[in-house]
Amino acid sequence: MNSHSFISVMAKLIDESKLHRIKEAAVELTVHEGYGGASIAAIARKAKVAAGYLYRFYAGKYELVSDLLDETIRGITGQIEETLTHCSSIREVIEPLVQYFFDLAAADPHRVRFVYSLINDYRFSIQPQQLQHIQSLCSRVALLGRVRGEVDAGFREEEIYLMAVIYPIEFINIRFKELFEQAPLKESDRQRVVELIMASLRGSANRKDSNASI
Amino acid sequence: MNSHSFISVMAKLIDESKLHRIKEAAVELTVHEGYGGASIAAIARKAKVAAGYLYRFYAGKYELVSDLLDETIRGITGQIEETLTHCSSIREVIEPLVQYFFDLAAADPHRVRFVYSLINDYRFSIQPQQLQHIQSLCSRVALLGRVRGEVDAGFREEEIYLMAVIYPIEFINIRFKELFEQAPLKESDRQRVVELIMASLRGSANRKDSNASI
Amino acid sequence: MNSHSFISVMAKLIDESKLHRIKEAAVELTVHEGYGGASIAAIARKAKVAAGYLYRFYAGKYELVSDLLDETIRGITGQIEETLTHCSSIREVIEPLVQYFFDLAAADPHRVRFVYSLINDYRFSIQPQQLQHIQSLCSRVALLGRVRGEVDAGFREEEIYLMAVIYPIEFINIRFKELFEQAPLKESDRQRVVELIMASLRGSANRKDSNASI
Amino acid sequence: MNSHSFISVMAKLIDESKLHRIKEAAVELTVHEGYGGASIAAIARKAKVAAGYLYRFYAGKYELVSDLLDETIRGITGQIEETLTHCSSIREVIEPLVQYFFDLAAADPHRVRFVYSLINDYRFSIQPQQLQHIQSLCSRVALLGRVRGEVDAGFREEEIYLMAVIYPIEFINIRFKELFEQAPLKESDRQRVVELIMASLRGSANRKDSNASI
DNA sequence: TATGAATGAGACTTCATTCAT
DNA sequence: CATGAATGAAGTCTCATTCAT
Repeated sequence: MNSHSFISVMAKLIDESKLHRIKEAAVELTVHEGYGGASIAAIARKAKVAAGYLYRFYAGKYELVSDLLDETIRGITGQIEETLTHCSSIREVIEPLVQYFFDLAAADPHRVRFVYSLINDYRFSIQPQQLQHIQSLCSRVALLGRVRGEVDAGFREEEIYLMAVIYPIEFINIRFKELFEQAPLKESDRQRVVELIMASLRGSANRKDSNASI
Repeated sequence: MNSHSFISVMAKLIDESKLHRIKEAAVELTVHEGYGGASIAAIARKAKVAAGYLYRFYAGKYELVSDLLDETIRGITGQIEETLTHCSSIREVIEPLVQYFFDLAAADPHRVRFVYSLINDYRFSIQPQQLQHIQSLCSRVALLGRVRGEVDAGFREEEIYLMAVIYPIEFINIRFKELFEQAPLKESDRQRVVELIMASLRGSANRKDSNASI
Repeated sequence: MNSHSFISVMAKLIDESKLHRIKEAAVELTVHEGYGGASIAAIARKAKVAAGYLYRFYAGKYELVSDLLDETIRGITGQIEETLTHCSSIREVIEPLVQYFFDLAAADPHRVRFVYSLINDYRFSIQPQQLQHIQSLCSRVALLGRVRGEVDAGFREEEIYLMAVIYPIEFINIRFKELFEQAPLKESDRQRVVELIMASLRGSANRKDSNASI
Repeated sequence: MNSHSFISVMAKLIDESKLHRIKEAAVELTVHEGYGGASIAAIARKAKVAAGYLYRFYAGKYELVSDLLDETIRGITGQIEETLTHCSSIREVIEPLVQYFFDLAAADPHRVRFVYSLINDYRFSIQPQQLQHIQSLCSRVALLGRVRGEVDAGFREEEIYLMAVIYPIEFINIRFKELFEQAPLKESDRQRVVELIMASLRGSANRKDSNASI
């Protein structure tokens, strides 16, 4: 390998590192300042690129943030998709999914904050394609639960979505915010999250009995 | 009562009606356009007041929105507070609280959307005083649960918060977004929400058994 | 009249004077810097108003300039329209029209420069409504000429337009540019312009003879 | 001829073909988007060269466009120059000049549009040297006319310029714009243009008589 | 030589806020 | 008290130009 191709490779690496820095900066600033508050100038400054440079990759600020949200959601759905191919109970889906969120929180805490802060924003609706994917995944999980008797017949996909996807994200962020506890995320927290999710779904299945018992 | 005070009273009524319109407009526009997208001009136009008038009540846009969020949260905590004074089980707290959210969703859907869209925003943190109140309420609910055996010893306040407060808000808004179902909120939905919350808390208490059963 | 209404009137006057200043500045800068070169900031600075202020009157820069061009063209067509109602020969139309251009050149030279510099711009096409008006006016002038034998049957409206409207504008601007003469516009220039226009139209009518004679 | 000079020649040919494409693209885009709207990036893209390559030939965008305008005007003056060397009447100058414009309109319509759209722009003044040339040419044409009695003593060079140069350009572009007629340029149009120009100049000479006749 | 990634000045535009009326 | 005209800072985005490759 001569110096020319070495430098070429370096140039490519530098270039990709710029895009990566832009994404990181956008994620971080969106979390702290909100979508409106995270200015292109500030993002570029933090990413150490020229302000106009990010328009090479994105048509505008909305597309940038939207794409990052999409990317993050694709990561989540991808994880579920993968798990679903070789598991035979809801727990086998929930367990690695929660693990995934906790791993992400450890490796890239800003990402978890990012998805948390935008997932409720009426301006950033999930892409139709992504949404369909999520719906289908939730259906498959629900089906799994019904077959195994983990959830009852009246069970709804939206409950899977809220408990399996939204709950872990909310839990992690409440911790980040230190609203109730200042402790960092621990293995025992992960277990608790899994159990609470499982209980919410299981309990639903045994509703009548549980009503009686309480 | 002289004419002067009569005029004063009338003026106050007019003021309050205007203030009410400002709040309504701010809530609605913040939901649809986001905090940054909801301009003072648009809010004032919708409220049929002059843009400058708004500054008689609020120091700025942030204070306006912040105050509205606070007001909404105060409504929720107030409801819990009130309920807690005369109840002896978690279910007796959860049931009216969920009822409260469903009633609010019917009477003032924009409010539920509003709190939903800002509660995850890192810029609008709950006021320290409010936070303390929420923490103390959650503690009291948790205590109630522990005494009654509805929740186990390892139970945490943040779980109460997430399930009793966040979950209903999320559920209602997922419905508003029609992500999974297009059906309007019904009584049966309310019951399901209550049961799921109860199950999540109860199940947690019976964790070991449940593990065995699944 | 009390001081309040006096001040109100003054306020209105000031306001209109601002719009007037914006227009003047836009006209002047567009002439000197071109459409692209005349920045909103520069226009506002020259007009002594805030940069954002002109968006109260115009949706954007294009609309501002477009509107000014329209306004100017409307002035010209209005003049022709008015004249046409009470005249019985082409000369009776041309004479006051050229007078109009010379008067405008004296009173508001920038306007004549402005229309000159934009009338050839493919981005600023004459409004359909205006165009139709011009076409109909040219038709009426042509008809007048045919009836009086001032122009022959093969005569075209575009020739009227080019000679009666474009030629005076071009003439005046060539003088402004001092391409050939440094002298200011004089009465004799006006007469020459009228005669040249008349000759071009008349000659056209006598084409066959003229060919022979030259 | 050694291989080195062969390569040099080839390189030069490639260069010139690229330069030609750059010019064509610049002309075309300037017409459609205006000077400000025609971006270097767009010009380079259309010419299939890199944006930076263009700077090998021109110091900047202004110089590029300015040079193209100059080149076009040089073409016109060159034509007049050439004709003037062997002709003895104004008509003998006008006829081939108009032919030249019509030929150009057929062969390279964008060029005619280009010169039309920039010739009135106060930012692109004709180069002093070019201007002097035009003035001298107009003088010679005027002299020719006076000698032959085609124009009267009061005749001015600016009138030659306006009628012989500007009028044909305006006529052709009005047709391109389809302001009055949708028909393509025909031989009969060329003849009409010649006659109208001749009439305008001749008529001027016979002014007093014409006044009488109308 | 030719490229096009990268820059950054500057364009247009919006909008929270002020204040004279 | 209530208005809304006016401000101007700050935002998004474009694009001429440079320069390492």
